[in-house]
Amino acid sequence: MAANTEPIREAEKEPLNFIEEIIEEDLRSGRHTTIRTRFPPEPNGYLHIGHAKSICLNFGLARKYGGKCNLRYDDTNPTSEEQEYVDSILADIRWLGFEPDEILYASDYFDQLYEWAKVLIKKGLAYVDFSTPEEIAAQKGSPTVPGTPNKYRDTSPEENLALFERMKNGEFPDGHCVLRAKIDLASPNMHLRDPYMYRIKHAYHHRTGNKWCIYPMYDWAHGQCDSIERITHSICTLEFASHRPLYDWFIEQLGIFPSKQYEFARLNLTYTVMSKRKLLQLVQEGYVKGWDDPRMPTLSGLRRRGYTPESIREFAHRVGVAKRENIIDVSLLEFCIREDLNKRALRRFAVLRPLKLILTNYPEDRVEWLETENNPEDPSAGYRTVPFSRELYIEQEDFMENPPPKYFRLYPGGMVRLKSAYIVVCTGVERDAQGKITAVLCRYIPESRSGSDTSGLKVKGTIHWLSASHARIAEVRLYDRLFQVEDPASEEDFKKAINPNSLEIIPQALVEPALLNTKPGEHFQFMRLGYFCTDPDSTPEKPVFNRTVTLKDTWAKEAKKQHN
RNA sequence: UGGCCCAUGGUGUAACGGUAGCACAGCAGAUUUUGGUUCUGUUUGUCAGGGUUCGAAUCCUUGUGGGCCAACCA
Repeated sequence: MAANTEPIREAEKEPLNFIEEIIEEDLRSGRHTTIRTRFPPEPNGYLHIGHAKSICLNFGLARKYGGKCNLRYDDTNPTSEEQEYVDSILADIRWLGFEPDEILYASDYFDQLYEWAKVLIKKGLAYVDFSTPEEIAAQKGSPTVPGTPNKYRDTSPEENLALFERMKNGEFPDGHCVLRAKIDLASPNMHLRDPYMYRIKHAYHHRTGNKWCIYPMYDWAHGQCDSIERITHSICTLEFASHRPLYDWFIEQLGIFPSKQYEFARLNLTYTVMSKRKLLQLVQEGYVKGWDDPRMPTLSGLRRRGYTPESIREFAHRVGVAKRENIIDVSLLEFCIREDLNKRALRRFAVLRPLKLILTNYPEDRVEWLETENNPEDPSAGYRTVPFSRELYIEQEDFMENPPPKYFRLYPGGMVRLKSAYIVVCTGVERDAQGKITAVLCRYIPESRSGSDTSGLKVKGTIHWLSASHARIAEVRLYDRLFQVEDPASEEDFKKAINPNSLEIIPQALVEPALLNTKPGEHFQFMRLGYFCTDPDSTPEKPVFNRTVTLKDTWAKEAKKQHN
């Protein structure tokens, strides 16, 4: 019976976002039998997490509905676009986990666009205007006062055709004239007040070289490019909503495939700037070390920081798609990377700020290799051994001479478990002439060894450690948010909101031997400290690790509460 | 003061005229050889007024608040 074929978990289906609803309706009604989307970056900067939202949306939709998604570089402005960006964009898309069905360029369609411009001219719907930009702006009026036509608006199609050809042939200098669509100078939508179609730029284009000296404007190019590729759902951000009537107008006048534009709200993140202009400023003015600085929200920065493609896709999914302006709490991004790395990252011992710990009752020359799990969340990750000896290093913050309430690490008279090793009791400290503590003295409980503990002792705390003679030096880079305010973009000067302590370099952190020969991009959890990944600067002689994100730290919260 | 878009806990996002749900964040507890993980519980919300309706977050209307639009940028 039909009833038996009903999906059992129908009720648990994920809700659709508004674009998916439109698509499903289009598919249901037969308006489309398959969908096609595109991701259209301008190659004038590096991709950032905001683009990732768009990439995941466009490619994800194609994947979900069995359609196709192209990468189309929007390269209509040769003066701001570069090959470096073209390359990084593709690399980032692939790293994120998507492969374009086709890799295309708006410049692939320059010839077609030129022919179509002539079609509009012949229909009396476009004209060459020799006014200055200032004159044109003035003639456009304002949102409340209609524009006024100038004499060029009445030039005949024949004359316009000839003029336009001369434009194309390079007979005029840059900015001498412009091709405009003839639409409606009184429209309440400013984009319809005879928008520019072509401008003159005697500039070398990264793909077409010196073939053209006229280049199409965004509005004149985008919709037709979509149409040529038979894009069914052209998804863009909110600020383009008022361009949509123009998008539709060009397509209708040309009588070509009716791609439709839909707008969604771009991603904003707390404590982050997302505009390419601002990011470029951070790079050019040296506030960060480059586009891939781990503090940058660029995909290359996040990658170097240790974010995984999976975590970013999950994040893009969780933030949702809607038309409401939003600002997402970075803690959601951090949640996503912790969630991913918790399952996959191998655990390792590292001590960032070492404090010597001496086991006064442990033999001087003895070394034990103790077994410890690589990842308690993943039994298949197996075990490794770590060396244990009389002199160890622990984290400075794991010892306090006068501990506050609820501190259950080490303190004089206190007892703690050394992870995967023994329980130790603190018997005192060693000091230098200035009275500064140089070492913590402990007795270890021989029968408390992990795996064969017969001591019957219970301890509240477990801390990580390193055998002093086996520990190796590594550089560790601790990153913090780049901005001190939630919404730096709304500041008068966003650069004044930069966090002066966004990077702390620890040149001589200590790590266990297993951390010596790792590959750039490998992820680890430094036990009790956070997730780290090997930086490209790393060498076997001097390993370098970036902190991706700390572990959740409820003790830090508690300590802060006590402090206040 | 022209046009367009938007308004649900702290932040996002569902509910398609019929019990306002989920996630993150927060808080409390349990478990834990990572103060991690996991698990449990929990605080907090429909911008305002009017209307339609047996019933409105949802429809209509008027406000209010926010965003976008007058680059030879995209």
